[in-house]
Amino acid sequence: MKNLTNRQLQALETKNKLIDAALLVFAKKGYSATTTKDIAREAGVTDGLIYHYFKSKEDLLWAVIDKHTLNHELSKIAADAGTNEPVETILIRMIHSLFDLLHEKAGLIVMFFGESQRNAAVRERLAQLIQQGTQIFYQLLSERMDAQELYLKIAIRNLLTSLVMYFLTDDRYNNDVNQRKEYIKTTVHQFLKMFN
Amino acid sequence: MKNLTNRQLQALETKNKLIDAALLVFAKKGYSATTTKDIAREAGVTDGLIYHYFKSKEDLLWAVIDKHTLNHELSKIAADAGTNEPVETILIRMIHSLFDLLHEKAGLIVMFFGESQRNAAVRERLAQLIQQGTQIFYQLLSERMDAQELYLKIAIRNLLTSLVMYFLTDDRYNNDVNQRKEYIKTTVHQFLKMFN
Amino acid sequence: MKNLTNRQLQALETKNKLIDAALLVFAKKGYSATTTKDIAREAGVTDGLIYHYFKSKEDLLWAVIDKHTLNHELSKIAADAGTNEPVETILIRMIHSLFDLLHEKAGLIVMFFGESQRNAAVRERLAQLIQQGTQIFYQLLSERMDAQELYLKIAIRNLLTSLVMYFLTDDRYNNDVNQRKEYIKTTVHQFLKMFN
Amino acid sequence: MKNLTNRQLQALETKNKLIDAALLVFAKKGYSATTTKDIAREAGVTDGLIYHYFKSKEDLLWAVIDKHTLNHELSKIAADAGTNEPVETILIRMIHSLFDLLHEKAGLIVMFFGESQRNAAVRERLAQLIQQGTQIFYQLLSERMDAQELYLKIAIRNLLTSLVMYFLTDDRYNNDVNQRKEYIKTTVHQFLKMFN
DNA sequence: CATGAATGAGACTTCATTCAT
DNA sequence: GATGAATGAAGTCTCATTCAT
Repeated sequence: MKNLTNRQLQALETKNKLIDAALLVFAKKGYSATTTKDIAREAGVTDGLIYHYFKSKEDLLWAVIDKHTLNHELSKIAADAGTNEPVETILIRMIHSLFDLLHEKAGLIVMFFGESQRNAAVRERLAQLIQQGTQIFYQLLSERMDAQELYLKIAIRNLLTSLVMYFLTDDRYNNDVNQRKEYIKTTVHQFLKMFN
Repeated sequence: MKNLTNRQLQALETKNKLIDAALLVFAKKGYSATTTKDIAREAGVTDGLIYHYFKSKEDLLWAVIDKHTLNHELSKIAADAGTNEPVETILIRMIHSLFDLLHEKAGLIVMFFGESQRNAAVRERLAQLIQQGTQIFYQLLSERMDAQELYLKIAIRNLLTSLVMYFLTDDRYNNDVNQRKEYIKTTVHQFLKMFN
Repeated sequence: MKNLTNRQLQALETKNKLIDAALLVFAKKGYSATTTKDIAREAGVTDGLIYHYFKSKEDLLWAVIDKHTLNHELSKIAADAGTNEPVETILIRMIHSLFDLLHEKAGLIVMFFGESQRNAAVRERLAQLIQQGTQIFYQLLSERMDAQELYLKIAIRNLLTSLVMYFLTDDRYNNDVNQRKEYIKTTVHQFLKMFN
Repeated sequence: MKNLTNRQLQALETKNKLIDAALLVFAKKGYSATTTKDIAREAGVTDGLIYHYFKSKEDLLWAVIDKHTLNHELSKIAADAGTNEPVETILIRMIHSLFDLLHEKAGLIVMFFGESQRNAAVRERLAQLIQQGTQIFYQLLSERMDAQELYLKIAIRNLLTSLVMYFLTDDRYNNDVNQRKEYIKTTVHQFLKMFN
């Protein structure tokens, strides 16, 4: 797009390095408990540099959140759904993709949960994310299942939150692929029985 | 049981005041972001007194956790279940009781979620709580529904985590009783359809 | 002497217990680094009781110092000197007694040295002690040796300070009786050669 | 040796300023009784800066000790001894140099004594210093006096500790040059008589 | 006489932030 | 753009001291 000088490129790279480092440490220790020094060290830069790119520690938190909207990734999961397969197959594949996404973005997810209780703006984003995920699944399922909108949305919402909770409390600690597979299979089966 | 002098009683009261204050502030701001001064002010005592009763801020966190195990409360919900009614009625009443408990212990719940990501020991407790809740519902439902143990437990676990997530992200902010009622009714309905 | 009631007796005992405990802990950790709690615990009483007997921590320090003047003990060493023996024998016996005293009052000695640098009044007491020791040895030796007063006093003073330093830096850590014996014998021998 | 930028030089200077300030205040008040604020004020910097250079107050104590080993200074005193003069002249000159050193390093000496009773590692250093001083004097005197090694070493050790004690308890408070001169002259005279 | 709960000042230390280089 | 020395406010914790019981 733009033609950036070497210096501008390096600046951009450093900024991204800082955002990524911040996400990592925020997720591990929580926003309050991480120090700017932690972030600088994780990013491999010196303390002061953070303030060259961000107004404050809080500003950096927002940069982290802004960089990782998950919008794109969630849409992509839906797009990969395929069309002519049975709903169960589609759902299972989507949920596996969702777990992959959760694992890839574990830091982000964890941070969202950890910070959402004490930071209203973060909470908004979390609610928005759930809403968005519900919508994506809804669009896909509404034409395939015969159910009222609210009924379907509640079911989807409960499905998604169950999945995220399972990820947060089990799956990310015991990375047992078979157990996850079994869990997903059963959960999808139970989900579909709601619409018989 | 024990014969406490007035002074010992008052000391116990102060200690409890500190634990309650700590829970309140931890829940609001998170462990790291709350200062011992916050806690002391909330409890209406001076800063130093915390350290007369607790070795450290962390020690106080543990006292908070130890005081609020929810063991008793969860069991009580199950005991109130009644026997000769239809499962749906029982479940709905139990879940309403659960929401009451969640509201009453909101601070605790929030703290558990907020701290669990960065404190392994707290995470253990949370996992334990989920496990315990699942068990209580399982005992009640296993004799009423015809399903495999694992199948039933996964369903219950997903149900409970959905409920807690709903509480955390919606219910506690918009205290709309009707919306909650509707949500519970639908959710229970969907849950039961899994066993048709 | 006086007829004390049981309660007064107990009070006296407690007060002494506190003074002894204080000396012990002051010697081990130094005045500044010991807490009143340390002292109370060492004495086996509760925190507040110190202030029933002493105005302040500093006041307790003075009580410690006042209780242990060493006046009496030093005089006794001189009195035990014997009369018709050779000077060397007398000196060696006195110095052995001095070492016994140093060991017995190690805590006090150590405290005097530790505190004297930062507390002028303690320093006075220390200078006084050295002066007193010198005088006691002087009285004994002046009639037995042919030397000028100043010459003799300097010799004695150097002898005594050497002995105390030996005690502080060696003897109290390696309680090797033979090594001490050898050291005293040689030191006395060298001391007496000054007067040939 | 190293090429330091201005900034690095200034940093080094600040660090040294802190170490010197610490020595000064530790000597005056003792380690426990001096506050980090005292040190910062003495060094003319703000409180927090101490922790940019040192991990803790204790760490600063060690930096103080490490910076002032006295190794070099003690050796220099021996080197200045001269060769063809009578022992008495040499000794007197050395001891005057030693007193100059003691005065110059009074803070350090005082701190060593004050802290050595409650800090084993400091005590080690003190013992080492005495040992080292003894050795330096021994090398010089062993070829000039006819005496057994142990006999000579005990004499030297007692001489040195006497001198230090004289410095600590008298000389540094009444800075009377004549009195010191007289004391040294007599003490050296007495020392040499041990080898007649 | 004895207890130990309570206070409040102040200790050590951390940390977000600034700024000269 | 990058460094890291420096600041100062604030945090956790300690401790001499008081006082109601």
